[in-house]
Amino acid sequence: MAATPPRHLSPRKRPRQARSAATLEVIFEATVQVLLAEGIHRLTTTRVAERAGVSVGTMYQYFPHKQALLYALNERYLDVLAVRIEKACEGEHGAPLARMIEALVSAYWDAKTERSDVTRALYRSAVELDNATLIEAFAARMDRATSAMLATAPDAAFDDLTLVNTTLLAVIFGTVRNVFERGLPEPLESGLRRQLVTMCLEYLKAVRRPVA
Amino acid sequence: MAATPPRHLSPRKRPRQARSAATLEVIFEATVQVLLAEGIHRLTTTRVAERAGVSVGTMYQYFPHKQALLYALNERYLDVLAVRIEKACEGEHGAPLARMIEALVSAYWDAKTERSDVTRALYRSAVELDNATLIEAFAARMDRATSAMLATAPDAAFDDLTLVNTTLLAVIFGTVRNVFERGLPEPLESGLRRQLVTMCLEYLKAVRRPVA
DNA sequence: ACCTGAACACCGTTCAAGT
DNA sequence: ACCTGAACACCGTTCAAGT
Repeated sequence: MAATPPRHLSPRKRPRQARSAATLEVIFEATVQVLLAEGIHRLTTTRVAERAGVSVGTMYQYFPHKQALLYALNERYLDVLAVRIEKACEGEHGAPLARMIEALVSAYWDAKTERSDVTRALYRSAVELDNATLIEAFAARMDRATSAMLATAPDAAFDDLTLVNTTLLAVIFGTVRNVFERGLPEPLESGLRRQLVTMCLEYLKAVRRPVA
Repeated sequence: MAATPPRHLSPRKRPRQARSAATLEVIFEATVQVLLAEGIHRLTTTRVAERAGVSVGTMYQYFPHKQALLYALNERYLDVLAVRIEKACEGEHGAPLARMIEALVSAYWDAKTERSDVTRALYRSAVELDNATLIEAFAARMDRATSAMLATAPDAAFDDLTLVNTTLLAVIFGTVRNVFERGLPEPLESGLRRQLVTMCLEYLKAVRRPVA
């Protein structure tokens, strides 16, 4: 993640040695396990430490408090997600609009679907903390990836690319989240996915400046 | 709210007497105040009780646990929101599509904007609890209100009204939430609102069955 | 230098004792 | 019948004592 997180949420020390990096990894894994097995309200520092096989004191060497642990976990998850979407966007540079939108929606939708248990758990863990910085950094990365892609579309150009791009991202990310939070029954869910693609394309057709 | 909440989340007793109803109201008000003044992580039963001028024991007569209090608070908020949107929809029965969409987006957007501090605080409070039931009940009410409205549009009819309607709601609600969570700078925010309306209308134009 | 875990302050929840 | 608040179990966090 590009933006530096608020100081009070960053890890206490960077893992300089292999052992430290390993410990950090173990703590993260333990956190996800406890999150999935017991839920957010039973995620305690004691339980995570126990599962990770370290003492609470050790955990507090890596994270100044529980929120910092959850913050770092979300940071990692968003980084993986961002990389996936950036790659999907780069893969469609120069492609027609329809393929771009299909690729973007697919990449995001599929990422959420594949590990919907983790996704949902992280959504829940994220709200307890001040994640505005995290969300903003993620949004900025996505903005860059998709506007770079849209600028290469052979079949359209836009007067206000920033506005169009921000709209697309807000609509796609917002809709996907809404669908997964509701947990729609299956025929509806995949129907909605196609409608979302249609909607974005109709919008782009309406606001584009026709290319000679 | 129509659906009965999970038993473990419902208030312990219904307020049968005027005094009880007043106490309940005082507790709710105190909760919102603490939420806004101190934040979700400092919202403790002791603090709420103190602010409300009752003892913790009394609070536990009305709510079996803290989650039930937050659940009830969200329930009330969603009810107010639902009533507003239902009225907005009823007011546009028989109107052209463009007016319907404008009214729907306005009603939801404005409700979120007016008290964005409370909205945001409640978003945060909601995630700690099992609010699936609440969300589903709200979504069902909205489904009814907007599909009833859309069915009366003089300038369009739809082959699959359920799919179209579910799509519209997911897109509008999801997008608005996304915009408010990001906190976009002002020219972008109101620009995005107009784009959202455009987008919905272009979508509806594309999927409608032309009326004779 | 790094790890440990008892100790502390505070939280959610209960229930014996009051009125 | 209803309210109170000390008491209990548990949580986040610290830091003296260990290695």
